[in-house]
Amino acid sequence: MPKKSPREKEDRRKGRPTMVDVARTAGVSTATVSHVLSGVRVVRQIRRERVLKAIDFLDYSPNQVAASLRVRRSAVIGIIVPDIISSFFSKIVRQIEDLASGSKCQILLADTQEDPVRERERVRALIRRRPDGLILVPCRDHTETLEDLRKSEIPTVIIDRVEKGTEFDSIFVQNAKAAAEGCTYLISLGHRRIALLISEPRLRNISQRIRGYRAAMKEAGCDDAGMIINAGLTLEQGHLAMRQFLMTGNRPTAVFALTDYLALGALRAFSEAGLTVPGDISLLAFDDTDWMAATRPSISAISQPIGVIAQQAWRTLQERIEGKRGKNLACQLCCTLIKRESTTQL
Amino acid sequence: MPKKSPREKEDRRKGRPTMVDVARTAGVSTATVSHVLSGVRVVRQIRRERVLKAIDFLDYSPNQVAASLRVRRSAVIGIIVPDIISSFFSKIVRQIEDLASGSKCQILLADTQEDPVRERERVRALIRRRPDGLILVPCRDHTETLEDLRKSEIPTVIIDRVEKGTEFDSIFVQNAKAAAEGCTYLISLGHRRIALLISEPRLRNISQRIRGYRAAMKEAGCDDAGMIINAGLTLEQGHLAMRQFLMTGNRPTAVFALTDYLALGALRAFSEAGLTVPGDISLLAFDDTDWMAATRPSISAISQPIGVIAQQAWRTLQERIEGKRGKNLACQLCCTLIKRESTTQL
DNA sequence: GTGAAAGCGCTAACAC
DNA sequence: GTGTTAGCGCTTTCAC
Repeated sequence: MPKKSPREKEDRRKGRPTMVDVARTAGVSTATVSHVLSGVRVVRQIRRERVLKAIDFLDYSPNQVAASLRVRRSAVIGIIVPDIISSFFSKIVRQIEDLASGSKCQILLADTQEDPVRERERVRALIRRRPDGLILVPCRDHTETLEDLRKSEIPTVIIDRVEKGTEFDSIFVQNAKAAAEGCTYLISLGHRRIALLISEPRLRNISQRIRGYRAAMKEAGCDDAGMIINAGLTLEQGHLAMRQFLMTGNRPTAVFALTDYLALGALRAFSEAGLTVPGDISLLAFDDTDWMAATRPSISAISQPIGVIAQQAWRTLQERIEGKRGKNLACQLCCTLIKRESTTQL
Repeated sequence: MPKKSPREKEDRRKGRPTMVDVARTAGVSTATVSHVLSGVRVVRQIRRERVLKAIDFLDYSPNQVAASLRVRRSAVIGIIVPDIISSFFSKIVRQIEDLASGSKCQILLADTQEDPVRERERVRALIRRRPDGLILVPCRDHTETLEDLRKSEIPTVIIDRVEKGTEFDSIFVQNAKAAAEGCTYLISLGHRRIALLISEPRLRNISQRIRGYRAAMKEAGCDDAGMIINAGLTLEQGHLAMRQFLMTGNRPTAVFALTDYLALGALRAFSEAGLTVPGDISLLAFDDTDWMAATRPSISAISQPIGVIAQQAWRTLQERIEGKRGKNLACQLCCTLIKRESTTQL
């Protein structure tokens, strides 16, 4: 009806209906509409129904951007991971998303692709969105990102890659203990020439795992000299580093790969070299992923308690947001060794 | 300084600095601050520098929530997937996130966990955030979610699971063709008893794959009766269904698993049954994932062009947002068969 | 070139 | 119980 009716304000006909439209349609005030939506104050049945009807009639959907601005809380949590494809991180994200949805919250996702520059840029963009909180898996222990975060005063919890003495709340596993346990297990199977395939020694979680490995090796009187293989973060880097190592003739009887990708890279190198697992060489992985349990041979692994990590992170973040936390938390969780077929008695 | 100085408005001292603070500190108007930030109009060098200095001094970060409300564009894209852990979906998300970051855009992520009820709830929550656009991988071909989306008038592109004749822009692969190609490949290796391990036949992408398989079988004069195994979406369902099928004694010489999870489930069932791949049985998977190339035997797979899917989705969405698209797009892309060790001459 | 000021759509005093 | 209205922090006319 293009007829221009001056009192009907038909000219409002661009864009979605607002709360004012609902109020007008229902013949009530915006306060009433707002309150039937939020339940903050009681609205008489009659008017509540008229409001609901108007909402339905107009297909009204509350604008949460406006609400966020007004109440200065966005009900959004930002989550920043180095690589969403990686099993460990995607599981964390899934858990957090699940927790968030239970709290009427939504998540803004950023993938830094292991790049500190990109990380900083993404985090700054997130901060502009005024999330209520942030969950971060950094790509380095210490970066300028952390400084931005501190200044922003947005509650933040750091997961997995945590710098020593951080002022943020943090959740991570007992890397040294878990790695030592894994190594000791291999030793108990009779292995003494155990290579450690590592990603990025400047990450504290990795250096702790190295420490655990070294301690276990030392305790058993094994020599770890030259047994630590510096690979990198990707499957391909793991593959190349492992291949090169095998070509030195310095063949280990077992390999402990510090990430799932590195385990895949190692497997590829083994098969190229004609080595069978576990016949010729045993393999143990840090991080347990689906394929490890299903392939032949299945791969022994150290499993991080992802569910607990996510829950702890979420709970801590909520407490911090609500201001009911004092000093910062540094929560260390325990890993589990899962013995499968890829590790065998020497 | 708790001294209450009436003209200094010191009482503003809760919360972060706003544009008004910056303007006051720099001795300019908010319009000027806004314009040095956006570059929309030229600001004289002198004042621009003062503004920049004030921003730096105050650690000012523009509030994008307020900006979004004002300009009615959020620079946020929502992305909804059935399972972020699944390799295919997480790769899509990674690509989209990358594209988004290149467009000063951010992504709100929702994981529906393959649950239509949850999907609807999550999508509605997303709509309240007024994203500029939405990318959806539905958990069913047709759900009420789509109706909500239509009403919301938010530009949306559907990926992968697309109902016939949808009114939305959509991107998906030539499922029938790819499946036929895979099946024909197995036939060319001499296989005639080829089982198809399927997830959810009510999904059109799956039914199309079934159709492709059937056509290829028929053309080769192979009987597919009783060779289609209804498993489900998870690894465990694939495992159980495959196990049960093997126990019927009706043993196939090759299995074509329609997802990567099902391939894992099949592998597990094979090893339980003492069958070696490819010696006793060949395996071909739909969806190529990292582990398939690295494990022993490596797994032959049909690879979806994920990069292209994401780019196409992104581009289409942007065009739709900018209003420069007419009729809806139904874009079908081609898959690639990757031959590896798990499929062998009979 | 610059500033004043009117909203964007909502919530929450405050008044009745 | 309900309505009026002043902002939340920003962008963008419009006037100078």
